[in-house]
Amino acid sequence: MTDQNKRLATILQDLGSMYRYLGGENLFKAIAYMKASQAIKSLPDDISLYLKEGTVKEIPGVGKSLEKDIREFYSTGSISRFENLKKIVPHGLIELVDVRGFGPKSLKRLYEDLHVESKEDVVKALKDGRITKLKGFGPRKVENMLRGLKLHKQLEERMLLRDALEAGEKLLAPLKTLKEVKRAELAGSLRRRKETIGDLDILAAVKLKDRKKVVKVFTSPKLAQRVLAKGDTRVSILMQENGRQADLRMVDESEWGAAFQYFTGSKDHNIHLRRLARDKGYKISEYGIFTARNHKRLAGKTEEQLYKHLGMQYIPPEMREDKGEIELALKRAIPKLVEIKDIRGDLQMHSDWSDGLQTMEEIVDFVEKNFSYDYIAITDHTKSSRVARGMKDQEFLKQIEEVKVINQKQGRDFLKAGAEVDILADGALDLSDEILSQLDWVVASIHSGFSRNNTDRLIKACENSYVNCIGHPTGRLIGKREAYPVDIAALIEAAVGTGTALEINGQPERLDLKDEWANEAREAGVNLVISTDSHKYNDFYFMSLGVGVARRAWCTADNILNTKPWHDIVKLTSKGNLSVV
DNA sequence: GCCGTTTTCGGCCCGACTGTTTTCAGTCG
Repeated sequence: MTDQNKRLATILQDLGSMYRYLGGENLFKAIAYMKASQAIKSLPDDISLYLKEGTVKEIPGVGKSLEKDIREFYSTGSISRFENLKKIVPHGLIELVDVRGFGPKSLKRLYEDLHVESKEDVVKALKDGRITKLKGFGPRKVENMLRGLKLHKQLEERMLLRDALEAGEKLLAPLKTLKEVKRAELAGSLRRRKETIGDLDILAAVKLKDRKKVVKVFTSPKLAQRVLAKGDTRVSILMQENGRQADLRMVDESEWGAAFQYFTGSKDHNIHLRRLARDKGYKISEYGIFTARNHKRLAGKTEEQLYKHLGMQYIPPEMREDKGEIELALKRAIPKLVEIKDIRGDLQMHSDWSDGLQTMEEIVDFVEKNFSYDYIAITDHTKSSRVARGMKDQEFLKQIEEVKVINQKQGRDFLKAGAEVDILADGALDLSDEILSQLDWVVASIHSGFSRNNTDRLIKACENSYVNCIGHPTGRLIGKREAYPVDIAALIEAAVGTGTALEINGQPERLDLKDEWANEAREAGVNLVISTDSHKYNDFYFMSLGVGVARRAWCTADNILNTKPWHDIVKLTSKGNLSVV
């Protein structure tokens, strides 16, 4: 996403939140602005291009009024509608509209009765008991607000992996253009693909005499909003992009491997390695591997060398958590982890038949242009998911026909007709058997009843003979919603027993199953599917985030269903021999 | 504010759940 698109999308998003705060008739404006914000985020090109070509109104969700807003933003950098609303809406409270436990009405009460104007004010009022005294704010409500704030805070302290990758690339790109920089990479937890990231770590190979110039670029106002520390080996800044801390470490090219290993971590992994090295009479530091006795340097230029000197296989960054990978590497039993190039198709996505932004044909064109997949499955929502414009049964019949037409035009069965079927309260599916039986791919997901224990519902869905896969199995949204209560071990057992696949959902906020559950599922022999759950063009790139989770779960290509040809997938998830429940 | 092969006006985000009430307002998905 370009910087300009990002700024515009943020303003539109804020406008949406402000209209939500105002409520009443404005609610529909709120929806319109949120939708437009999403659409801007998914644009492949900078908004200026659309303005130049006069195609702004072709962006879904952008009409006459939004076109005007966008023009104004382009020429002045802001939108007068936004500036005016700021005068009547407490802008400092807007970020809380989407926090669990709050909502427009509650915020309005807090603003009007307690005159709070910021999140900090709200926290203070919660602590000193002023909120508890308000009519309608009982202990459970207050407890929910506190929990919501806690989740929200988590996200403030840590970035989502996707956001961290984006921010990291923005720092990395200008460094890489410098001829003084021999090599530069993202290290730390980002390289290990953890689901959330605290600080960014960047490693660069630069000669001592050239470092001043590199520091100058890294600390320039374009990249840094504040410089925290500045030396010859380390520079810390708060990023212009998002105010988070980023550390640049500079080493000599000859030290690259040792430093890259050291700054990638994890801490536990490194401690274990150092202990191992000491036992063997070596010493490891960020500068290399040395003999303990006379401090003779043995290696350090590449990571591979370093691991080799310790008598072990190279360990992929995603595995470096000291969870048994070192023992495996010593036995030369590190699995060949799944890679993005192994993926042959995407098995959850939404078109404009439900809550996606693009038509099925547009999706097919986009995917063919940008990915080398063999198949994709359209999985629109069913009728219970009203918010997601879930489709009635009859519409699925029409959609199945259109899928056929598109495939005919293509001359191949690229597009699979599917559904993301709601699992109802009693575990039954929200789509008739008549239609389920005509679909190529059925993902079953829970979209309601998040507070109850959902194990039974999920197991019943696994036992349904039409269900191929359980979508986002725990329902969590990082920093927004905890996973619903579910006995994962029991779900995994049911998945193995019935031949139902479990999904690793690649949406940045979901990454669900998360790494440790995916690992347990893999060990139990579950077939995993990595999906993007795309709702718009750019979402298709979330596949790499899902692959990151799978690699953290030690998955090989063989563990992942969508690395296989379609006929194998059908074979592995068909339940012909299962007694229909 | 957007949208349209049921509509250029009147839909759209409604039903379930939760928490605080004592009949329902607000939130959630």
